[in-house]
Amino acid sequence: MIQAHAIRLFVEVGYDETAVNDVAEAAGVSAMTVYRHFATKEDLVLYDEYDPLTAAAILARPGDEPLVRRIGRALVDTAAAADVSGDPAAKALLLDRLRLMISTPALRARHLDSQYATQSAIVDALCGPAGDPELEFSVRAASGAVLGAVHVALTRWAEHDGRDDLPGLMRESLNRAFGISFG
Amino acid sequence: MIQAHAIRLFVEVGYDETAVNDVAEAAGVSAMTVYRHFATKEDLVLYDEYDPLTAAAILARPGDEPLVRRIGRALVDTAAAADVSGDPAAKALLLDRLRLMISTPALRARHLDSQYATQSAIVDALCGPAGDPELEFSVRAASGAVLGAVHVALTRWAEHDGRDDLPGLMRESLNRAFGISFG
DNA sequence: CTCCAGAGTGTTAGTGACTAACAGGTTGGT
DNA sequence: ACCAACCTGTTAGTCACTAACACTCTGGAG
Repeated sequence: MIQAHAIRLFVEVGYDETAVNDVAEAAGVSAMTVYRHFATKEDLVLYDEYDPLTAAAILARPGDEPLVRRIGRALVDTAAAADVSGDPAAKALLLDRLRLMISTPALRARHLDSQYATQSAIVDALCGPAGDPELEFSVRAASGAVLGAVHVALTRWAEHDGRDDLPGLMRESLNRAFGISFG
Repeated sequence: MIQAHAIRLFVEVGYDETAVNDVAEAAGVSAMTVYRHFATKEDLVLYDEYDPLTAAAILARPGDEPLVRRIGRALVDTAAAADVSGDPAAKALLLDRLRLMISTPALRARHLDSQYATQSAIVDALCGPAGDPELEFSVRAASGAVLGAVHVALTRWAEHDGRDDLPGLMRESLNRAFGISFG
């Protein structure tokens, strides 16, 4: 509820122009309460629930697949499973959040950092806590490249106001980057 | 000179534990003077002079090459041209900065965002201001993936204290991600 | 030599994100 | 009725960053 007020204000007034105090006031609580639920102002926009889902999706795919294909298809699968096209309100919220993450430098930076955390989650899932350094290098390289391409699809999807099919866009972006099919 | 004091303090004391005031005091100037030369505290670590070099290196490569290879090799070439292995002081400074950028969340986020700016610079160089949207999609996808893989090489290089050959690491990372040679 | 313009610097006061420490109220179980 | 855990509000403080104004020092024009 605090979050809903926050994003509404960020969209209407602007992220930098909205103080945490304004959010608190709009939600009818004190500023301290906001900080108890969200460590930083940025976290009012950047909650990311997909990391564990992604890791699980990668492990669910056959292990004999090439790394890039395995990681790429797992990400596409996760996006398809988290489909929001049937829920206009959820979709509008997601689009608002994404547009903020793209246009606001502070949010964009933190969003990219959370993508870096996703990369680490993928490495942990595939290599374990103390795995072979050579394998880890390959997994990091593959997941870094895949996430870089997927991020482009996410950006483009938000710029087109969600009119495209997100998993399809991700497949297309991966296709163009790697020249192989991620169907 | 301000920057040198800043990085020394950040390494010795810690980034979050060092106030801009401390940096100013160490450099013998006022805090205001620091802000006149560096827009933010983060910019004391994150000056990035390589974007225009990268764009130029891409345009210098043959246009009939596949996008991924063209961008990847241009980045490797740029790293090779900006070689610091012959200058121990410059190398140590670069390593200190990189380690800060990796271990400090705020710096890591901003560094990833500057990588995003590099991506935009590549798109501008290859597509112009109002280019074909389809070509732009391909360029963004390719450069996003390539930069994701290259970032892994940079991280690994810093973690190994610069003992490896950076351009070689970048080639290796690109190899593992894309399965083609970037020699 | 004088004067002046401009660049670099310092000071002060202020905003806003965020933290620490303490105090009051609310809920659920005994 | 009581207690403990939890959520919340208040206050005071630190720190990044900005705006506005005054000062100094330099180099060139007269």
